[in-house]
Amino acid sequence: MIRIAIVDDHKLFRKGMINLIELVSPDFTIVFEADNGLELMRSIAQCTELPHIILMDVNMPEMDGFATVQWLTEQYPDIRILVVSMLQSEESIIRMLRLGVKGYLGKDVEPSELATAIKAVYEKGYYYTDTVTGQLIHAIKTDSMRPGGRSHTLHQLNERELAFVRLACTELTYQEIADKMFLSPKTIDGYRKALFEKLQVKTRVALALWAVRNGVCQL
Amino acid sequence: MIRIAIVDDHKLFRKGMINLIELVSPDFTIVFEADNGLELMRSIAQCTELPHIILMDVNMPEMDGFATVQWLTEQYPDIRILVVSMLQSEESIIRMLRLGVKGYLGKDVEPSELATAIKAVYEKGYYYTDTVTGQLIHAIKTDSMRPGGRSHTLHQLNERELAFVRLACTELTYQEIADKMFLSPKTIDGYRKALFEKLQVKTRVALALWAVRNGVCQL
DNA sequence: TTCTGCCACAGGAAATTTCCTGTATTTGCC
DNA sequence: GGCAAATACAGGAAATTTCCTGTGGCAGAA
Repeated sequence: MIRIAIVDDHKLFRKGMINLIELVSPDFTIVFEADNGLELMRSIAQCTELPHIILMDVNMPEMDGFATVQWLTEQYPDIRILVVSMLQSEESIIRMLRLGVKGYLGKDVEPSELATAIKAVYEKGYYYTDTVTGQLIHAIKTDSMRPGGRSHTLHQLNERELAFVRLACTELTYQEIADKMFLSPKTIDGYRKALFEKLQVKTRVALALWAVRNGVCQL
Repeated sequence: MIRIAIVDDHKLFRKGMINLIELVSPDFTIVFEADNGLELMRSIAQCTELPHIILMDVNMPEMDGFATVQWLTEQYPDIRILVVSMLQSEESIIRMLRLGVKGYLGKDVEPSELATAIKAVYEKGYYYTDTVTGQLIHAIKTDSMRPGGRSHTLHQLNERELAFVRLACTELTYQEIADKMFLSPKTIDGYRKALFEKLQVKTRVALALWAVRNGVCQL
């Protein structure tokens, strides 16, 4: 019996998944469901039988997929996480893989593939689709192709940079962002420059759209 | 027997909905499903028994919910449309209501509410949640409060404006956008100014984020 | 210790965005 | 015909963004 938990903020999707999963195979059982990371923390604490696998969304209010996965891998390293998200950007795939998830599926896959993935993660410990593998290869390729060593696609932003990006997705001017972050406008300009280069964008608009696409700032 | 069709680009969600719906009541039957508007057009053409109700997503590739609803209300005015979307912005709700949909639900509702909504749309012809009604009231209020007559929240953008917004969500400069649209940069500046005022934004970044939130440009 | 990378910061300047006011044309309408 | 509304366009200017090069501190590695 494979015990499964689901974390997704769309109740309709969650309920649909639950009976899809229990229908597709009698080996699967849902032990709990959660609206977001915070609720997962509560549910898992009072859970007598821990799930083997957690199906995890990325975009969620309160506590998103990235933060939740990070917390889970620290607190419950034995639970295997399979991401099921509509975000299909290389960025978030790579970021999740770095955090140690065992698979990454789009919400547009066949139910049968979901079942295959769950079984594979349970038995082999991982399940990577061609898309994920492809993105990974591509990321590594583009990376190794620039001998400068500076990572091109596998960038992880630090806390300051994330804070800056989130503020850049507002109507604030750089001057105002500087005030909010207690930094000089010139330092902010440095962050901007560094991020433009990392993410290969040329304007603040493109930076903001990147942030949305990659779940860095909420919808 | 209430015949239902589902249009949503996330297969997992769709399949989940299908058995959720058939499970929740024996009166419901799914006549077909589609990935997006284009596929709906094909499916509905070769459909012997038209659906009474179509469950419609907003964000979709190829042909989105707005375009699809518009086409449907022209070609099949008798089919009632119930939007089921994760986009909860006042903007898209109002836009859909204007196009004549019979209800607007979030993807975070209870399955039982979905059933209630379907029944209500079939029997009464509509189903509006408190959220929708609330947004509507708010929209009308803010609207009537500005005697200038210029609509504040119930704005509908015309084709040119939509084209401009979509181009504004790129790295192109206004000069380049002007070239693409075969207009003077000064005219483009006029569109910009008009939209900033309509949408109550002060920067291009905010305009771009509005476009994303309201399904005007694809993720 | 010296080197290297990273962070905070500056001066200066070009490019772009944003804002203001104002004109000519067309279109539909009473 | 006159009038309002929508559209395309201009000059001019201030504010912001973007890009360049360069400095100094500081922490960790060789």
